[in-house]
Amino acid sequence: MPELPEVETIVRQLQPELEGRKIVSIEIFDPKLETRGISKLPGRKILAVTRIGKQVCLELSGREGDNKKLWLLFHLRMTGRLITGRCKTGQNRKHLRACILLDRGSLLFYDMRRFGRLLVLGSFQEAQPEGIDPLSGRFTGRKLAELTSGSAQEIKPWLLRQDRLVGLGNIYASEILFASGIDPRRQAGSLTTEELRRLHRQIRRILQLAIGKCGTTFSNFQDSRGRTGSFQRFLSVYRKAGQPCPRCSRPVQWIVQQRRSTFFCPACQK
DNA sequence: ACCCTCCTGTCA
DNA sequence: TGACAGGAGGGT
Repeated sequence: MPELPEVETIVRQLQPELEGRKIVSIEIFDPKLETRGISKLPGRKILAVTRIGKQVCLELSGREGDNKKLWLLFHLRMTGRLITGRCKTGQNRKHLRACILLDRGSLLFYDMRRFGRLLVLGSFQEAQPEGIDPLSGRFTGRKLAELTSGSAQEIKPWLLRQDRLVGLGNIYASEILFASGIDPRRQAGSLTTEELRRLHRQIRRILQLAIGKCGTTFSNFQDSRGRTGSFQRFLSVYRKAGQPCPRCSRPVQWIVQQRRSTFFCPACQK
């Protein structure tokens, strides 16, 4: 499910449940998952749960005989979910890829499409992405201008790449461009100072708004422990092809850019 | 800067 | 049956 607001939501929910807990053992059910380093996890305490870009990061204490801290990262990709509960058996293991048994309860990693990853790192530095987090102080209007400068790439696909800004995905890229009044097909480097100012402001505004609503949830099923966002009720254009634009009432248009859907209003977005 | 692919599921 | 799905890494 996750773009930045969804991952932030997951992290906030996991914090009170995981911080202070101790890892007892870890079981991997998907042979495709990276298992390097997982033998070093048992016996460590979860010191903090944080978001790094679109990844969920568990900061782990040292353990007996090994004083060095570790960082356990989950990248949820398209369908990954992290849920606390009890480790399942038999039929209930459908889509369950890993189970981390804690001193109280378990952390379950589900992932229907199996694109998700988990990673054990030995330094905080390694966990840092190259892109800037758009909610951090490092992300200024000037920085956005710097990053887009000279780029011939269309602005919507540009927003999706993670090597400059981390955290935006397909939903929020469309929503942000609508809120900014910018046509998704515009070349990133062609945006005026005024347009960049609007884009910068709307990136932060839409992400904050979505976090306030606990993100967007499209799945029809939700479990009691899992997250249920409500931002889908506030979407202006995403997956609203043919429906009236909330500003001008003309139909929302659906196009494909680099094999990914984009939704926008040709009248409001120039 | 683009295309494909990695997976599994749902919907028209 | 084919298109599409909240992502991104690898190859060209």
